[in-house]
Amino acid sequence: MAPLKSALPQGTLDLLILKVIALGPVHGYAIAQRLEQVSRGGVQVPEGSLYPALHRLENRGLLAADWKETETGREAKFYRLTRKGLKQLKTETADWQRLIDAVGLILGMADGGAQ
Amino acid sequence: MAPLKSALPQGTLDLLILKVIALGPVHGYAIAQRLEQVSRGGVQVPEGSLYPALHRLENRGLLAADWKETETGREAKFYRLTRKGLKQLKTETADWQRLIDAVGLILGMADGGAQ
DNA sequence: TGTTAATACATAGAAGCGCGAGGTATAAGA
DNA sequence: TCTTATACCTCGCGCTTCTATGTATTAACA
Repeated sequence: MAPLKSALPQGTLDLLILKVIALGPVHGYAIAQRLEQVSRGGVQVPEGSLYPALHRLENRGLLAADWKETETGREAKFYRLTRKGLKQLKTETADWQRLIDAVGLILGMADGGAQ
Repeated sequence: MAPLKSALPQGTLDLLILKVIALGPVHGYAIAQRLEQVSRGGVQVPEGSLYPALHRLENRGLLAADWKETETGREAKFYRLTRKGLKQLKTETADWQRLIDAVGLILGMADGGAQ
C-alpha cells in the first residue's frame, strides 16, 4: 500500500500539534510519535517540520514550554497550551470542519450529466 | 458568522479544480464561481490563486485548454481533463480521504480529563 | 455619453510552510 | 566500543497562496 507519504497540507500541522498538547503537557519528540500512532501511520511528522512549527506556535504565544525530566530521566522541553492556544485550537478545529464540509460538497458533485 | 475566508490548505485547490473540470469543460472564471456556489461560500478562490494553479496543472499535463466562445458570446479558455488529469484526480481524492480520516482520528482523541 | 459593474484573462512580488539534510548530545545495550 | 533510540536544533530549497495590479470586453444605467 505504498508508504502513503501523506504530506500535510500547509496549516494542518498546527492544528494537530495544538490538539495533542491540549491533552496534557508533552515534549516535541513525543508529539510526533503520538500523531503517527493515533492516526495509524496516516500522519507522519518529520523533525524538520515539527520543531519549526513548535517554535512558531510558541512565538505566537499559543504554547509555553518548560524543561523537565522525562520518565526515562532525560531532559526534554515540555509544551503546554496557553489560554490563547486553547482558543486557537477551537477556532482551527471549527475551520477544519467547515473546510472538509465544503470540500465534501464539491467532491460529491454529481457526475451525472447534471450541471 | 464572519465572512469565513477559509484559506485553502496547500494542495487542496488542485483537487477541487480537477473535480470541477472533470464534470465537463469549463473556463477559469466559471470554476471559481462553481466552487463558491457548490460549497455554499465555504470555498472562495481568488484569481491570483486560480490562474497560476490552472497554468501549473496545464504545464504538468493534467489539463488541456482551447479558446472558445461562451454562451454570452465572449472568448474564454475552456479546460478539460487529460487522461493523466483524471488519474491524478482519483489519486488526490483518495489522498484527501485518507487525510481527513487521519486528522479525524487525532481530533477525536479522548480528552481524558474532559471538561 | 460617461461611468460603473461584471466578465475573463494574466503576472509580479511577498509571505508562509513543509521537508530533506545536516548537526549536537545523552543513555542503553550488544 | 559501537550502534540504536531518544531528544533537540537549523539551513535552505521548493512550492503554493494571496494581495495588488493590469488589460480588455460587454451590459446596464444615469
